[in-house]
Amino acid sequence: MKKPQPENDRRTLLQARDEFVTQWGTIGTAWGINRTMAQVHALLITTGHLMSTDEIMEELKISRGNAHKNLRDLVSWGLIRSVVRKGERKEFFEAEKNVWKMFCIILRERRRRELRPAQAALQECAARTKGLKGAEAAAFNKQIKALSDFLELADSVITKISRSEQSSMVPWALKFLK
Amino acid sequence: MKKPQPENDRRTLLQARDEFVTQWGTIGTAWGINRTMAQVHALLITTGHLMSTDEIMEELKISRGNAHKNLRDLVSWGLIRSVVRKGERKEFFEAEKNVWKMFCIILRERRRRELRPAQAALQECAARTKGLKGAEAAAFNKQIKALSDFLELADSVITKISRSEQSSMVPWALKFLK
DNA sequence: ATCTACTTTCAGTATTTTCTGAAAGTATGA
DNA sequence: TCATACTTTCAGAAAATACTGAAAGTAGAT
Repeated sequence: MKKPQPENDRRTLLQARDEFVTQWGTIGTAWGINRTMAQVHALLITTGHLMSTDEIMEELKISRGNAHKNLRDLVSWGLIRSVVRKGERKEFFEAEKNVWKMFCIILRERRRRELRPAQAALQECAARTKGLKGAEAAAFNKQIKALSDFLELADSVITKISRSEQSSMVPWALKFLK
Repeated sequence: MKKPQPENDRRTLLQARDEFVTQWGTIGTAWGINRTMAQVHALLITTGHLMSTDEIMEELKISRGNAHKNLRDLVSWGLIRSVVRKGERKEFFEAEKNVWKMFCIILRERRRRELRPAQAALQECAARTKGLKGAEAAAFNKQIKALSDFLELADSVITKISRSEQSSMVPWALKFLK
């Protein structure tokens, strides 16, 4: 007994979304991002409607505490925002769906959370060994300096990119590739 | 009773190296890299001489199994290589110290290990929902397509950069910043 | 063939990270 | 003021990850 076409299509869609949520979770893990956070994000960028905490708990089969924490983390990254519908107490969430904007947000946050602490640590090490005598000390200082200078350059480039518009960067990237 | 200058300097150097090793370990963790692997790497890039497994175990106070595993992982990334000194059975290790080369190695490996699986997963999701009827399905497919296209562009850019010479990229970056 | 000087493996353990679920907290409105 | 409808917190449990140390494996030298 064959099901009607629209019903089959709907099932395929739901399965594909599930697949995407799962995969995005795995990918997130490889990128050092908590699996659930990546899954919640995946769910929100591929869902047409606003979602409540309860709906997310239900979809992903996770506890309230877990849903809550990861929603807060996503908000703090700026990847999703909370919306209050008038007349309702419940909080709803929606994701930034523009891929370029998502990318810029992630660049900025990773820069802030990972690159800048690294720079600070390197500069501290460089400063400490600045005037030390001996070939070994000089070599150490030089190596740290090279790392530090590189990170600084990378930082500037990332900052500039994350402030650019998609409309200026994408054509540029295409030109760069030629 | 004041110690002679060179002795003080030596102590400062060793402390700074320790500090660097610790910090690099923490930074590695933030980047999704195992702490010990980052520490072993830090040790090898800031040490003038070849190091044996035993010396690394001693410096970092880690077990043989742990040292072994992380050295192998670093070799598989291409960040360090093993050297056999003639006349000796023991294996020694040295790191790639050129910062640009290190950067390219990391780009290439992360592309291979993280970006490509992500691309494959997205393409699969896009293909599955290609011809589906309904506005929701169309929106889903469009969003996945946008992500997929973006990753593909990023992949190309990363590939190109990781194949470039420092001598061509660094001046270019400086120009880009202006 | 055996010894020696190593490297490799892996079962069990420790540590870190993440998750649950229930209790506590807060704001609205009757 | 109290009830309701939520959000937030957090101690303990579970899961994932990393580490140890000892035993097994390997290869050159005698």
